[in-house]
Amino acid sequence: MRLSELSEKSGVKTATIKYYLREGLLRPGHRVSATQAEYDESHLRRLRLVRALIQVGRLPVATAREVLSHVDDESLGRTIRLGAALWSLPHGPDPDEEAPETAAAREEVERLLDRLGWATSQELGSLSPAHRALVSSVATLIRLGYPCDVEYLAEQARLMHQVAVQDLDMMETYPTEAEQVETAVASAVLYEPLLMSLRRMAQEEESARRYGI
Amino acid sequence: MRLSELSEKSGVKTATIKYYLREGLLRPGHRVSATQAEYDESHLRRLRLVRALIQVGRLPVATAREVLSHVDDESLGRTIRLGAALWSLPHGPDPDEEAPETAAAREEVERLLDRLGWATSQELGSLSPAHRALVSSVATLIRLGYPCDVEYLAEQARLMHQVAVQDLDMMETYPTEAEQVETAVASAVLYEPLLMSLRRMAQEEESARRYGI
DNA sequence: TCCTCTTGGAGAGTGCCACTATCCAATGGT
DNA sequence: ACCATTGGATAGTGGCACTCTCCAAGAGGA
Repeated sequence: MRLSELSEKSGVKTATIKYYLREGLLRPGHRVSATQAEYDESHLRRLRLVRALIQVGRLPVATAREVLSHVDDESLGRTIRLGAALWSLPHGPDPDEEAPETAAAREEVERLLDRLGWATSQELGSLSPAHRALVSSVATLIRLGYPCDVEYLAEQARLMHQVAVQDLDMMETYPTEAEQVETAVASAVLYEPLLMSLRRMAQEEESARRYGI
Repeated sequence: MRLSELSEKSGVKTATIKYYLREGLLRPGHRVSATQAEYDESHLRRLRLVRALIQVGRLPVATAREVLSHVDDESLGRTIRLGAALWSLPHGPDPDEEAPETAAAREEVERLLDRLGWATSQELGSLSPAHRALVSSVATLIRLGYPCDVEYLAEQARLMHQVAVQDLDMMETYPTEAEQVETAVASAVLYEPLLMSLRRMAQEEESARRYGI
């Protein structure tokens, strides 16, 4: 199909598709002549993924490019490929090492992982962006004076672990490695807002049960 | 304290504080003379909350102002005040009514709520921003061809309900209504990245258990 | 008192970033 | 032959969160 057709099917303006091509988020179509190129279903699928990453996941274009490059990198083993893709996703700001709360937060996270028995996370420590993001979040909460004691966090973490188990189960239903990696990325980016919507609806539901409408 | 002192204690530049004052995110200080104003702890606390909303929660300034106005509105009852504050938080894009997937998504969500027995959410229907955001998320997943069958969603929703129960329990530990509302907002905005960090760490942990490092 | 420094306030400017409008030469369809 | 369309390159746009610059009115030290 032509660029304009790709545009129609995806609902993305041709100018924007050209921009994505320029930015390397989309592979160039197969050049048929000097003035025309042919695009196929894989381009359409990738374009939709790009839109999802950028619009739903709010990824900056440069970050989306990096994530996609890992998704595409067939030379890596699955674990590395998965890790590379997920670790290049945005995770919020890094902890501010200047702030005194950061040290306290780090200790708190340490205690949390200890209690949970998450040995891997402890070993990876601050290598993992998720770990750093967690420290940063906890530091912010401490700074603002909101409680986040280990007991509470541990309970939430156990629930998140159950979520993660389901995520991985779902990922495993895909046969090929490429699809699994893509699913993992989609899961990280697209299911996040979905889960948060569910959380807020659950809050509304529970609030109505407790206090009435 | 003076504006410059407020700036030092909060780590926010004076120019930025002035900007927040202009935008109505921060109440003006108590004018001591024509050229000086006095700020107190409440300003510092509010400033930190503003920074958290904008930097951690990525709220646009205009949205932050709206949220804060509800937090401050003493004339509302708790339930309404809470609802107003939470409903003005960002929830992702509204569903695209043009797209055919949206109708399917709406049905899917309907079935989900039915299975969960969340009567309130069903009644509120598309009034609730969280509900609309969920439809939008599900529509995106359908469009991209990712699975999100009711069974899977229901399981995740039940987990999120457990999260919500803890959220509300924690909110109830605060004595005053103002604090409860502020905590609810903070919970919605600040605990989201925290929970998502926990989810990704749990994914790493579970992934390591299944496939090794 | 006088001189300098700082303050709060207001408007214009900056930098970033995701697009988007404009051109252009080379087709392709009729 | 003729003209709309295509892919490609370049420059421009709009939104937004700051940030710079200026100004008049005190504050503060010698």
